[in-house]
Amino acid sequence: MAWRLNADRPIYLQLMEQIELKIVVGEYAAGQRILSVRELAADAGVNPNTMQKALAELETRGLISTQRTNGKTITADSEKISDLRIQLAKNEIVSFLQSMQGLGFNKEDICGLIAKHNEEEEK
Amino acid sequence: MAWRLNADRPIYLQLMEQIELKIVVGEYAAGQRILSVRELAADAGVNPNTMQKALAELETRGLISTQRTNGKTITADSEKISDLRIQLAKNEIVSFLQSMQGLGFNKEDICGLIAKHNEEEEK
DNA sequence: ATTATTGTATTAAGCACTTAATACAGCGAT
DNA sequence: ATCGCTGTATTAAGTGCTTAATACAATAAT
Repeated sequence: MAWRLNADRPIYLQLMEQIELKIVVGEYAAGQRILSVRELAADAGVNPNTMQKALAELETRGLISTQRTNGKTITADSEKISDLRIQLAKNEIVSFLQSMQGLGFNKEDICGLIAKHNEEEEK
Repeated sequence: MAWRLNADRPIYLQLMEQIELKIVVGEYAAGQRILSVRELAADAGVNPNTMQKALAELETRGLISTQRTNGKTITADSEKISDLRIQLAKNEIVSFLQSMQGLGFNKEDICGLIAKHNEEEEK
């Protein structure tokens, strides 16, 4: 998955989200060692300090652990990771439904709109 | 609709989004005069300059017009407003589907997840 | 032992956003 | 004519994010 960074929001937040995503979809597997801060920063095209900030935040959430001079690894707790995936999906659903209802669409109509969208996409 | 402002993103962007929402759901009706910049700013709890920036951006998008010394009004083009509502909904759908697929869910499963979420919400 | 790589910390600079405090020009109401 | 409200512009200050350039301590590899 390529890095997609946008100037609208703090970059370290976007890095956090996308690293989380790489973890929950298995691009970064449980227990796996990740690239160094400097390498990740170069890969994402950001300053090492910015990447460091994102990784430090993820460490406080228990998703990453650090071996002081030997790199960082993804948590080995795979249940924590699958729980996170479910939680992220729930957040997406709740947020989406709120937005659609805020736009004046009924809860019952929303799946129909998605189906219609998928059909139009087929063409 | 109350103002919901968050420190994570620029406030003027959030103001723009929420004013857009008030327009498309009719809280600010087509052709209607809105409160003064200062009043809106006080209502939202932000600096008048910040509200002014949001309103100026919306004016460049044609949603608001200004009578130099007599306030601002919502565009009278109600078709433009309904088009905007549809467009915003489409954006929500596309973004939601992308996020869910990014989390590893199949397009076919998503409506089921929403239905399941609605059921659990009933209780 | 030396070297390279690791995470981490510090300092300085630039930038955008936000707030605050003013100020000004134009128009309506009085 | 005067007063008040309108949008708009300006200046200054503070804050957080980002980058850049270093520096240091600890460990793995040689």
